[in-house]
Amino acid sequence: MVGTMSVSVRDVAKTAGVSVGTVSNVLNNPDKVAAKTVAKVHSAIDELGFVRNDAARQLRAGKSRCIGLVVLDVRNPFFTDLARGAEDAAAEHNMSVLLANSDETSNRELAMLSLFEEQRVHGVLVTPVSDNLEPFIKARERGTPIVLVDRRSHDKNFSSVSVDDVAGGYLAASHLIETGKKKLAFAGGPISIQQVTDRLKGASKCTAEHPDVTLEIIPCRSLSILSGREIGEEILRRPKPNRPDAIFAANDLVAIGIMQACLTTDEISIPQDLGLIGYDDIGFAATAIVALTSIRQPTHEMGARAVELLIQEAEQTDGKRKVTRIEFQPELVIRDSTSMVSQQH
Amino acid sequence: MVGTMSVSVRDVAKTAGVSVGTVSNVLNNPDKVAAKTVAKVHSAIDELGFVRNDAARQLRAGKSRCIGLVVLDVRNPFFTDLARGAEDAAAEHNMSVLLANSDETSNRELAMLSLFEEQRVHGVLVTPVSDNLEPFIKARERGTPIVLVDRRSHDKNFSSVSVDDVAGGYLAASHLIETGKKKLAFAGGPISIQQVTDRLKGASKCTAEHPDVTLEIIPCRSLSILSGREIGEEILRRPKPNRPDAIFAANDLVAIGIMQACLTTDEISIPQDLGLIGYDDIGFAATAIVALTSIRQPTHEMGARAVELLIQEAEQTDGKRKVTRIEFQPELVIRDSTSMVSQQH
DNA sequence: CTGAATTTATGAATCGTTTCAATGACTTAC
DNA sequence: GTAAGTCATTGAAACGATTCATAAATTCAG
Repeated sequence: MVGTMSVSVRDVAKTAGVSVGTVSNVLNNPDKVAAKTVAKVHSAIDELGFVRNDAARQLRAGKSRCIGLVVLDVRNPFFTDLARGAEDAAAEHNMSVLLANSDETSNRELAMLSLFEEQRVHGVLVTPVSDNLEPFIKARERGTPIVLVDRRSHDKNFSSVSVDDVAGGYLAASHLIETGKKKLAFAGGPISIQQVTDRLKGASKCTAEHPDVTLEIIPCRSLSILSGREIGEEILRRPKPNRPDAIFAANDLVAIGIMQACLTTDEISIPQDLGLIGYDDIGFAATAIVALTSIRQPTHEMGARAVELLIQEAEQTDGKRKVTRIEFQPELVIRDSTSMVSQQH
Repeated sequence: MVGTMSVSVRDVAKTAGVSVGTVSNVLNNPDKVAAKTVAKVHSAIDELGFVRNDAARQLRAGKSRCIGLVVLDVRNPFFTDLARGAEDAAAEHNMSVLLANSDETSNRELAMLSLFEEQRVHGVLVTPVSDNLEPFIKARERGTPIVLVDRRSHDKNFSSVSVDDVAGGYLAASHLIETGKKKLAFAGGPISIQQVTDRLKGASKCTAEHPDVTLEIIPCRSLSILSGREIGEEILRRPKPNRPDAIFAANDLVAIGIMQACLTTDEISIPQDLGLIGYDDIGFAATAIVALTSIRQPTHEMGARAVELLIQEAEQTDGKRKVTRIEFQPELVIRDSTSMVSQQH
């Protein structure tokens, strides 16, 4: 019997000739119910087309089995990979991930946070737009666990999962120097983003150790392909002696933009005239026109670990809050955009 | 007073010295409450850090204010744009969109559908993985409105929002022919995807009208950049006379892959030796190495209209189901990859 | 000043699930 | 044959917001 009216456990119980408690047990603790009864209940469920009402379940449970994830930009493969890691880890705990997109604006970020709070999600993972963590502190005080992803907490107040971006910057610059480059440039911005600053810091540290190497800083409006193209075009306008011989871009999108600009002319070839290295190792890096050398972050694992931290934090019923800050080490992935040897096209 | 224990309307009522009904009215019908009382209640809410429990609210309401959206691939900009259109339209009705990702597998699709049903979402928008719509028919019979997006329903059973892909295919082929190309090729697959078949159908129809023009079909594993590259490499391996002089790719990702393969050599230049046109006009098309001509779909509006249809369908309380099928017309966007004139690099 | 009309406020009932103390049925041990 | 256990099932209470019939307070007309 199928219909548009709502079917409840009570209806199932009546049809199966058992009590509501038994139906609930069939759904949640099947081993506590006699096999014969389980069968009866299941057939009633099928017959009536019963679908468990999650709102009622949550109401009783006090918390939902969903985890909120607020990222800066769903279009950036880095974040969708991270989301996938979170989903996989959540699935192991029988939970789901709700993906939300702050679009780098505080307003949207706050709206999503409120939505998640009202939903009584198990917790919220967030890459905050700004340094002002006040709303998250408030939310946590109200009982919603919060974990920062891809971002260390300044105030050591939040658990977080991040990557050592200073080390990543060092790695990138050091690799460029090893390939014989001397006039390095760092392309990235806005500097309000912590990741950008850290990557630059690491690169500076490395170049400081090499007296014969210089590091120019080329600011950029946003971490997008378009910004990268603008930078590339600017470099093409320069007289040759003023051009860097290698660029470390703050992320892969910027690097790809620079690459596109350079390859529209014959003036600059990669990597001979210009070594190029990106950051994040998004899937697109390997398939770029000239396969892009990049700094890989354990994206999937970051998402997964963040979920673990969140669940752990949610279990801390006592007043004490244990703050755990996980920091991964980045990894250099060498491809054609810096390596003369493996040029195979 | 801030704490980790849950604050309910009852607590707010006690603190404000009013009844629970009044608190509820302040939240939902502020005009029915005296201004002074509203103020009292609001200050109690702030003092206690009250956050409305959405589960309880939904339980009473019977339905949530969320719309589920299941797409094939969140990484494809086409779908994130569509999602954005849906979000905007939903926001106007004071609703939210939950974005889920079927990854083109039926299993995940079904899991997400169940999740949404249990959540008693207002309705579900879906681009189905396969032709088997049985689970969706069942879900709708149980009371969850369903609208198909980017997909016409075969059985005329579902409301849907789609684009006339046959017309789009015709448009693409016709443009290539106008630029003087004679040996066309269509690159796309798998053919189980309705969009692919329709686009090819439109292109065939057009070439059939031109006796001096041929159309080759180059199948492809998936609609990804990687598949496109493989096709490009295959073409490069052919002796020149066997190469097409223009390719219509089933989507932009494939077109970009082909472009990448061609630009690693000097053998083929775009558009002189090979005209190239994609489909979807994703943001990346305009910023590709050679700006890509494409067929634009009103992505944002499709998402928005789908939400409107869904809400309309949800309001149909009577038994009659009105099926509305909206079909948009695609639009040609000419860029450098087919146009000799505007080559400006 | 009274009765009617209008504006505000009340609080018990409700939504559907889960929980848990209590009951019943049925073994097993002595 | 009885006491002590198991094992399976029961059903009322609880979760927290909303609704709505009702009551109270206020305004207004005459």
